[in-house]
This record gives sequence, structure tokens and C-alpha cells, in this order.
Amino acid sequence: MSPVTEAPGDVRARVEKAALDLFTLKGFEQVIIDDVAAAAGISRRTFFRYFATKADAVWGDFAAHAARLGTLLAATDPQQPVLASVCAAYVEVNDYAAAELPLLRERMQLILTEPALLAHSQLRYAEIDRVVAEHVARRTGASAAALVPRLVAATTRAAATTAFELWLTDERTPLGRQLHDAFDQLTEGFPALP
Amino acid sequence: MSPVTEAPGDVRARVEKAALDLFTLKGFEQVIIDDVAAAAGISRRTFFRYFATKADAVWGDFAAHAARLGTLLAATDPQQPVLASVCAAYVEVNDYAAAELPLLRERMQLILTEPALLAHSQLRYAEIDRVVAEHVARRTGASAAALVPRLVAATTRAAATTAFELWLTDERTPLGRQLHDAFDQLTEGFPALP
DNA sequence: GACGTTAATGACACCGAGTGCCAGGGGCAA
DNA sequence: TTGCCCCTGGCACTCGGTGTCATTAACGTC
Repeated sequence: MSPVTEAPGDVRARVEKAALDLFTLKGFEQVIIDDVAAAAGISRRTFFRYFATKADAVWGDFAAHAARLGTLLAATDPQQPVLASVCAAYVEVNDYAAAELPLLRERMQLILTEPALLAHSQLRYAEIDRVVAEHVARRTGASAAALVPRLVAATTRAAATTAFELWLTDERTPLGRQLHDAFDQLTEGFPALP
Repeated sequence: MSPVTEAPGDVRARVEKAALDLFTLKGFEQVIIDDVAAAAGISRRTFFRYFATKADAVWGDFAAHAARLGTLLAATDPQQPVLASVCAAYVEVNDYAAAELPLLRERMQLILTEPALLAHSQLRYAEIDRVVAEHVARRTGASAAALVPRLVAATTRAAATTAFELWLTDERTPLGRQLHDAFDQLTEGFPALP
């Protein structure tokens, strides 16, 4: 039936697309795995060979994303202030081509508004936090388990998430700008506050 | 069979205790609802009348906790800096009596280390963030959906969570002190950072 | 061309969380 | 006693997720 051998990765990409479209169309909870599998032309069992959980179909290759953030952090200028280096890495790792933006919006819209996906996000962010805390630990000489590295990791990630939320609701301001704005507030100690 | 009529709330408290103990002893995933129900002397169906999900049995009356944080924030001195008022409210809402500390430790240990509970926590924190963002919005005149209120809510909550994590691993430093330390770093714009 | 090997797939049965529905029973007021 | 209400348990069902096994197609070797 099938024309020829399918290129590896094709199936995974097709399932991911089918899942994303269905979730966006009907809502994450309303879609069951059989729907996604049918739309992608595979069986329910095969779906779980490509994605460990239903939520995983929404996140692309997030492990690579986190690893790239780590690489970018390691390559930052040691003279640069630490917070600035974290900001720069966040901006660069989220510097998507214009053609990718609609897909990113779809993904983030789901992740930030669907309760089940929002909950799942916490597990993914743990990897991000670990990478950032290790960078801060290197720069400061502290342990990655100490207050400052963990706090910087947690708060910068909170800033990045907030920037993403604002970017979703505001079509006009680019993501990089939203990230810079949020990091600026954090770095300056919230100067606008009474 | 049962002696007399049971005081209302008794059952819920008993189930909560049974769940907490079993989860701590065997791990959250290893315990199934039937185990908890049996230990509490109720049926599986009744468990789900007291708690909407398995994770909910670990959180006490968290809605009341969030509401109390809101009350404390509303009662803060308008002359006080905004970040200081948020810190003070966080410290006060988490000012437990010494007798309650072991239970709090058990709860937080589970929430912060069990992946399923960590994920679930994100849903609970949304309520906290909303309350804090509204307080900041009141104080600054901004919309609760604007950058600064959301950012303050997200970062202070990140700071509080980090303080809890450190408190769990360090038996000696009291929780209020950990919270103050974390908030100080945040308020001063991380002075220790190069 | 026949053969054994390997990876991908699908079918099936199973577990556990969570839900809807209904029946039984005890407390309580009239 | 009667009727009402609330709490409870039992049952069947949906759905996410997993272990197991048989099938099939691709590939290299003889």
C-alpha cells in the first residue's frame, strides 16, 4: 500500500502535526489518543512508541532546546554580567525564523492555557532550571544547589514564561523584545515599583 | 458498625492523613487509591467524593491558604514598598506553629520531589499568582494583566518556592528566614552577582 | 533466489485514575 | 410511621499508559 520506505522522522513529525492541529481545534482534553493516531494513520500503540505521554506530542525536541540553552550559556562572555548572559541566552535560544512563529504560537498557546499541559510544563522546566543554575554556579563559584544559583534560575525562568504569555496576547511586540523587557525589570530590581 | 455519628471533617482529615503517610512511606506512584481508601476505612468511590484527584489529598485546604494570602496583602501598609509587602505576606501566611512543622515538611517533601505532584503544583500556584498580581496592580495602578504585576507575582512565587526547597534540605534555618533571604536577593537585584 | 536477522508496527490484554448512575441506609422533621 | 435528605458503596465505563506477542517488510549474506 504505502508508496516506498518512509524517511525516518517523517512519522514522528506527522503525528506531532496531527496532534497539534487536533488539540488546537478541539481542546487537549477533548481529543483522545485514538483520534490523533487515526489522523496520523498509525495505531494507538505506535503513538506511544513515539511519545511517552499525550502531553509530549506538544513539545518538540525539548531536550535539544535545553541542551542548546546550556551551550549558549557556556559560550557567553565571562566579562558580561551574569543576568545579562542568561537573558542573552534565553533570547537567542528563542530566536525563531518568521516561518516558525505560527507553529510556536500554536504550541505555546496550548502549553500556557491547557491545565494538563501547564502542569506538565513544570517537569520540562526543571531541566532548564538545572542548566541555568549550573551556569550561575560556574560564574559565581557557588554550589549549584545554593540559594543564588537556584534563585536566579527560578526567577529568570519565571520572567521568560511571563514574557511568553504577554507575547501570546500581544501580536505586535516580538518575542525577543518581550524577553528583554521582562529581564530588564528583573535586573533593575523593578524600578517602577513604589 | 460505626460507633456513633462522625463529626464532619473527621473523615476528610483521616483520609488525608492516611494518604500522606502512605505516599511518604512507599512513594506517590506506588500507592493506589484502593490502598488509601482501605487505610482510611472508606471505599474508593468515597475517596473521590472528598478529593477530586489523587494529588489533591496532599494539599490541605489550599484555597483557604491562597485566600488568606490575599487578605494579608490587602491589609499591608500602603507606605511599605510593594516587594516588602509581598514578602511580609508570604512570611506570615507560612508562619506555622512548631507542632505543625513536621506535617508541613512531609507535605512539601512530597510536592517538591514527586514528579506528578510537582506538575500538579503549577495549577495550584496559578491561584497564588493571581492574588499577588492583583495586589501589585492595586498598588501601582497598572492592569493585573500587565508586565510588572505578572512578573512580580511569578518571580516572588519562584523565590518562595526556592526558599521552601532550601528549607527542606536544611533542618536548621527556619522557613521565615529562608523566605527573607530569598526575597532580599530578589529585591536588591542580586547584589552578589558579578 | 532462499535464508536468517532486525526494526517497526498492530492487536490484545491489562492496570490505574477518574466519573456517572443507582441502590441502600441512617438521621431527622412532620 | 412516613417521607425526605445526605452519605456511602458498588458497578460499569472511559481514557491514558504499559507489557507481550505475532506479523511484516527491509536488509545483508550465502
